Amino acid sequence: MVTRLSDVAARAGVSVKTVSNVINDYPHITARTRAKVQAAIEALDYTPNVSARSLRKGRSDFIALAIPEMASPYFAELGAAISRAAKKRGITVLIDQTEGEAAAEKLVLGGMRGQLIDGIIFSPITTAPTKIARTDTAKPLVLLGERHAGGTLDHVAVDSVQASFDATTHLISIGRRRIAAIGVGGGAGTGAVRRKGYRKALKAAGLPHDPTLELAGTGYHREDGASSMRELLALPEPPDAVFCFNDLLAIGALRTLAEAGLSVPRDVAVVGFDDIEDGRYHSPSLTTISPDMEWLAEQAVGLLLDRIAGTGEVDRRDLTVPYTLQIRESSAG
Amino acid sequence: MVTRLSDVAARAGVSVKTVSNVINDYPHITARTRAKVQAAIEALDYTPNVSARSLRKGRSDFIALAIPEMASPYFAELGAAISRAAKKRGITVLIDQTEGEAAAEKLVLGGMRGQLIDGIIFSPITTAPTKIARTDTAKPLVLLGERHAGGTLDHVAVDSVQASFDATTHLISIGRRRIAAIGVGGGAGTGAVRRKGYRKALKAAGLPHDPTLELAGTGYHREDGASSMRELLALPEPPDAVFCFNDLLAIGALRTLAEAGLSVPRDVAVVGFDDIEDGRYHSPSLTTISPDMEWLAEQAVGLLLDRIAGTGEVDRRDLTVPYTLQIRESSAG
DNA sequence: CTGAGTTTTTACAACGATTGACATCGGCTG
DNA sequence: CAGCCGATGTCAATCGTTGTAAAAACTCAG
Repeated sequence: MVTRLSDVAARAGVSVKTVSNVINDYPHITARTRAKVQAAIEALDYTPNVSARSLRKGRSDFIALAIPEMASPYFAELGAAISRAAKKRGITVLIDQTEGEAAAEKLVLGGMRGQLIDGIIFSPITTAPTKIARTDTAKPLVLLGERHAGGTLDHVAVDSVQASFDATTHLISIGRRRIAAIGVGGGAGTGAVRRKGYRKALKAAGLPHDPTLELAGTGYHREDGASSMRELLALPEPPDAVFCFNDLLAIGALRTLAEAGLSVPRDVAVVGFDDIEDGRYHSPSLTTISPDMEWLAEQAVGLLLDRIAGTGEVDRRDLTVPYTLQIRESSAG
Repeated sequence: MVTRLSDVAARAGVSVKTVSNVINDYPHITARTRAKVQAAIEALDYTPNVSARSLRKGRSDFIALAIPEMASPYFAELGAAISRAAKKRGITVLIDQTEGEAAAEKLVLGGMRGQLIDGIIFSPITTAPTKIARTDTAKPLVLLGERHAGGTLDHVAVDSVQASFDATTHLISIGRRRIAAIGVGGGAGTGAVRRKGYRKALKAAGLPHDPTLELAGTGYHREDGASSMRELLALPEPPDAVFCFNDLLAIGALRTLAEAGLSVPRDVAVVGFDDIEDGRYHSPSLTTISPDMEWLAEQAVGLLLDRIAGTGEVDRRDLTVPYTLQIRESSAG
């Protein structure tokens, strides 16, 4: 059942070279020959041996997507979108769960999967992969999400500051005055950038900034949102709204609020970030920042492929993903 | 920055083959030589070229996981678990979204990704991939989920009939009498097998079987659950409980119930299947069948690797995944 | 110190696809 | 009919790694 190029050639009655030419779209080929070859390929169900091709060409048409964890809905959706976008272009995506930056760095900076991969799309969530920015990674790399210190890499992300500003402003516009933030972080990561937009909105509205309403938590999962919300409820003066830096946190917060017997949005309004599908099905459904994921995926893949194909001297590009604020029940009037 | 075996050899002052021997744990190597080589590898940060190795050995240490869609939480969690299990054994997983069986069959039966892959773990959800069962796929294949007609393949799955029986029986035990089922299907797929357990439980309890309470729907997503639930509520005599054949359907059903202003579980109790993480955070939290996903992943990978390594004459194996019924708020007394 | 036996290391040829330099072979142009 | 051009074929080399088999180096007994 192992079909080789030579088998196809034999069956089509042409030389190996000709078959290879057909496959690689060499211009000067008669329609007749091409048809014969195609037929033989069809009949033998031939697929080129990826290893051999990749060894010879130095290109595999595989790219890697490095994400913290694929079981997280946002990343699962991202993975799906990137895979689709890549498949359209005949590229296969290898998904790598980094589970924390250490392993990721090793992967990215290190052997890069034995040269199999043509390039990498890297989507960190928490800490800043400063060390990535540099080095002779040899392989093209596109960064997703907050851009970190002194990036010299191609980059695709939502304008998190603006989006957070919008989200917070929305809460203000429905009359909330004590607005908490969950998911705050330091450095230049997501948690810091979104906090910036949040604070900016408060300031713009002339609202006081209460540091006890900014919760860092340990991560970006549902349980972190739930426990942060518990902390907020324990305050002498709890908030009347919460802006969670991602939807998972928001879902955790909703859960805590439900357990506490509080009504959302009456007692506390909640806004998230990412627009994962679950959010739409919770009761109340979740108001959230909805980035255009298809656009993101399309651009990220495009950028990477340009870089892979390119002579290398293109300027670094930095794309901003369009988003909308999806107003749902968790903050409805 | 491209480091080859020959570079390492040169630096270590040995032959290329010796370096290869060190890497492949060939037994007869002096400690001194080994150390020299290791040092050179270290110094040059050498990683073997996967393509070349795979071409030569006919093994790539890549396996594929074919799932309908990775954005679906159950499959995302499955993908994560399988990746982890594989990584432990030095294997990389390639995730393939089949999005419907046609493409999947082509992949599985066809070129099998240009011989790059050593084997495949296939997890269909809906229709029966009868055609897969056969042929000269050349590559080992492990099937997850309901076993389909005349399987001759290694297989790992929950005992869906028993689990569905348990789920339904649980609803009966809390006093429900009109129990609906969402996700029913024909053939030998998930929808049919789970219906079997459901009917069996009704029968065992001496409850009448009302066909209007069995809803097929078009898929296994939240929206399907939501619309099916709407249909049920429109019945002259709506159910007092629903067993949904997966958690997404259940979440959709919960949403519809909430929109209808009904209380869960007071008016209608709901049970799901899969135990995806979201279910625990909904209000009410979702009672569900919880398969041991880690076990499943571990076994599936193990089975496949045995098959890949094996001489091929092992008997077909059929493993049953342990599960528990997680009783939560959606069916709490 | 020699020769047998054993260990360690090496040379060489694959694996399958691609590519480049040329050679061929028709058919077409003028 | 010479000369050209387009379409294929031949041949060989290459990508980096590993299996085979044989050479080289070592050990030990006599």
